[in-house]
This record gives sequence, structure tokens and C-alpha cells, in this order.
Amino acid sequence: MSCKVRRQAICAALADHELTDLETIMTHRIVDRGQALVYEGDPPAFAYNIIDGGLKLYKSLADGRIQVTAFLLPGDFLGISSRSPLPFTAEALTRTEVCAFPYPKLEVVFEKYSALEERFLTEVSDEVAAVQDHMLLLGRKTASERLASFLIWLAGKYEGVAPPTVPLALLATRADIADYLGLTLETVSRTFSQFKRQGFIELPHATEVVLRNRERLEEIATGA
Amino acid sequence: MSCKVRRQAICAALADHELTDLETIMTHRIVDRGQALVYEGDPPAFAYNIIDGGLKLYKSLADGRIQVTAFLLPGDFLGISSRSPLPFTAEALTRTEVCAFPYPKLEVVFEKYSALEERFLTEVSDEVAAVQDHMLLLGRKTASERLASFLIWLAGKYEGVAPPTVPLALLATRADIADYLGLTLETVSRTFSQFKRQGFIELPHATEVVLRNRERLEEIATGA
DNA sequence: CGGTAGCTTGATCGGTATCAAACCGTGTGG
DNA sequence: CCACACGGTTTGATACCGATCAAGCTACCG
Repeated sequence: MSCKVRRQAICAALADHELTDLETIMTHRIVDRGQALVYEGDPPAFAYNIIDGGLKLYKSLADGRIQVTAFLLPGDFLGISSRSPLPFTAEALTRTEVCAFPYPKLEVVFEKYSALEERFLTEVSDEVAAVQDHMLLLGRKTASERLASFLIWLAGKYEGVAPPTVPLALLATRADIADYLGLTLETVSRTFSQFKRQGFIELPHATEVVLRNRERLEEIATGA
Repeated sequence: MSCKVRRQAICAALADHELTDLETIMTHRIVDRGQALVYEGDPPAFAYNIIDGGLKLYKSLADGRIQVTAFLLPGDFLGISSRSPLPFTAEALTRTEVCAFPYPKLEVVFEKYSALEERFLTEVSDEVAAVQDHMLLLGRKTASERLASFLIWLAGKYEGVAPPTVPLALLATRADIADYLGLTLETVSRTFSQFKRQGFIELPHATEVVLRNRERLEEIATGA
């Protein structure tokens, strides 16, 4: 079968003929923009692989303040380290396609293929490392450093996957990006404009960026 | 043998007679205040169990800005999701005692006792959940909400472990707490003073707190 | 005692939030 | 095909929280 993420997702850990075990327990699901795939507080029942579209994971405070803890794009995995109750909500940024693996059955497959479990462990490590980077960003970086970090992260996500289709789709709105970076949407917008004025980026549409000076953005992102 | 953390650390997953397998591969290590146990960028060689004292994990920016991503106290585990290179530095807050498990040997023990591996997984889930809470704190909470969250977290750490020895040892300096909460040490100090004035806490010494009104602090911490 | 590390408090500054208005771009109905 | 409505974005003016700069203070240690 031809799956868009065959080579990136956890499936990449298995050979073609081994994949059938995963496929038999798997179901597809489509989530429309703005709809939640899972809710904070739910007991987790599935692990998911993002095939198309994108998700934001977020936690919220009683008065509506939100912190997006991660954006998940095609090839990413959700539910690695699941915990009851689920500590975040996952909501679709656009129409999003996922495949869902029910937990109990997934564990059976895990026991059969240790390569899967290993892959799983590196996913966790990567996730923890990414999340620590994000804490540094939220706790210590300025607005420009935050946006630059986001743009570099985004460019990295597209790398190798697609040909460098120069304009990158942002997927998220200014408000989503703000909730990810711990800023307000106005500050995000102003910082985009500032980067544009400085010639670091172009914004053909509000939803697409071109990185004109990636090196400089990388320097800014790391606080250099 | 009598280990202070026998009932909390990962060791709790094993019966007494099974512990010998862990003990034979384990070595003790003492780290003095201010000394690093491991450095950001190192290849990870050991997993550690904190027995006494405390550690701060942190990442830093080129210009010296620091974000403490976690404080580890007795019973906590370090190196769950290890990754090469290590994404953080671990430094002792006071003279700290740990036991160290070399990775390759640890994996052998893991294969023997699946209870250990399970325990390990719940540790990871807890860690990921905690880290997401901390992102919400860093991205969206006010100074008072941050310090209240820290105090509640601290109280939770001591709970059940020791008898409610009313004054809690802070272990960390104002600067460490500031680096954990994404604030400056002055703001942390002012917020302590403010809580004291409001009667929420007492500060018998600068290094010890008594929570006089834990409920109110919990409300503040959650943004209520 | 004096030195020093850590803490508190005060005065001021500045970056980002907040409040507010105008500006797209896209889809819809007349 | 145009007018309008609406979600999202940009830009401007102002406010405010926490950072920064700057003294003192306290406790502990030699």
C-alpha cells in the first residue's frame, strides 16, 4: 500500500511484509479544522500517526489562557507517552488525516517486533529533547528569538520530506503561533513584519513564508 | 540493605531478593554543591537515581541565559529518555548522593524484569506530563502564579515521604528558582515577600518555607 | 570580627500586552 | 459580477508587569 508517511512514521521501523500486522489493527480517521482529536482529561485509547494536515497540542488555564505545547505534522506520532488522564487536547489545524492504533492491540504488536519498540524509544527521547528546547524558548527567549526558532523548526520539518518547495505553509494562524511561542498574536504579527522589513523573510501570503536569510534566523534563534 | 529511596525510586518495582541484580551493576557517587553530574553535549553513559540532596537540570543560551527544566529530588530518576548528545546539564543544588547504573548493563536487567520496564514507562509519562505543565507555566502564567505553582509542587514532593515537617527546605537559591520559573531573582524575592505579607507563607529562614494557606496558593497556581 | 554569598528592597526602564481601528482575502448571496 | 460579511492580519497608541540597575541587609564562615 502507498502511505504518504511510510518512510518517516514509526512504520519505517518495519519491513513491508511486517507492516500487515500494524495495518490490521489500524483505522483511519479524518478530523476537520478546529475539531479535537482527543481532549485533555480523557483516558487515552489510541496512539495516532499523522498522515496529512497538522495538529496542535495544548493545555489551558481556567480563564482561557492557552499554551500550545507542540505542533504535529505528517510523520509525527501522538500518544507515545500516554497517561491517564491525557494531559493535553489535540486539535486539527486544517483537515487532518491520521491512522489510529488501539492501545492494547498495539502492545501486542510491540512485543512481536522489538524494532518497533526501539523506534518508539527514540521518538520519546526526541520528544523530551524538543520539549526542553521549548522550555528554554518560553522561559528565556525574546519575541524575535522565539519567532526565529519557530521558523527554523518549521523549515527543518519540511526538509528532505518535500523538495524545498520554497514557500513554507505555516498551517497555524498568528494566534496559534502566539499560543505556541508564549506571545500575543499582535507581537507575532509585528515580529513577522520586522523580519520582512529586515529582509530575512518574505510573506507571499499571510499563510506562507520564504526564508530569505536562514543563517541569520538561525543565529537569532540561538541567541547569538 | 537500607536505602533511603528503596520505596520510591525505580527499585520499588522489584522485590527485595530481585534487587541484587540492580545492586551488582550499581555504583554510588557523591556530587558537591555546584558541581555537574553530567554536561549538556556529553554522550550519556549512566542512568541515575537520586538518593539524597537535589539536582537542577538546565539548558543555556550562548550569552549565559539559563533555563532550569527540572529539579530532581530524592527518589527521582535521571536519564530515562537519554539521548546522545545529552540535551541538558545536571548540577547539584547541595551535596548530592546518587546511584549510577551503566546503560548497557541496565538494559540487560530490564530484559529480565519487565516490571522494571513498566515502571520506567510510567516515569517517562509522568515526566512528559510534568514538562507540559511547566510549558504552560513558562508561556502563560504571571509571576505570582509561577511561584505558587513552584511551592505547591515542592509541597507535593515532600508529601508522604517525610512526615509533614512543616518548614520545607527550598534547596534552591532565589537565582535557581528564578531560572526554573523564567523570572529574575529579584522578582522571585519580591513575590516571596508579597506572599508573606498576604499571610500565605512564612519564611523562618530564606531557605525554608511554611505554607500557611495552601488552598489559596493552589488557586493562584491554577490561575483561579 | 570582617568578608562574602545570598537575599531584600527601591527606583527606573523597556519589551510585550492590551486596547483599538483599519485592512486584507475569501466566500456568499443578491 | 458586485457588495458585503467575516475571519484573520496588520498597524498604532498606550499601559503595565517584570527586568534592570543600584543600594543595603543578613547570616554564616573563616
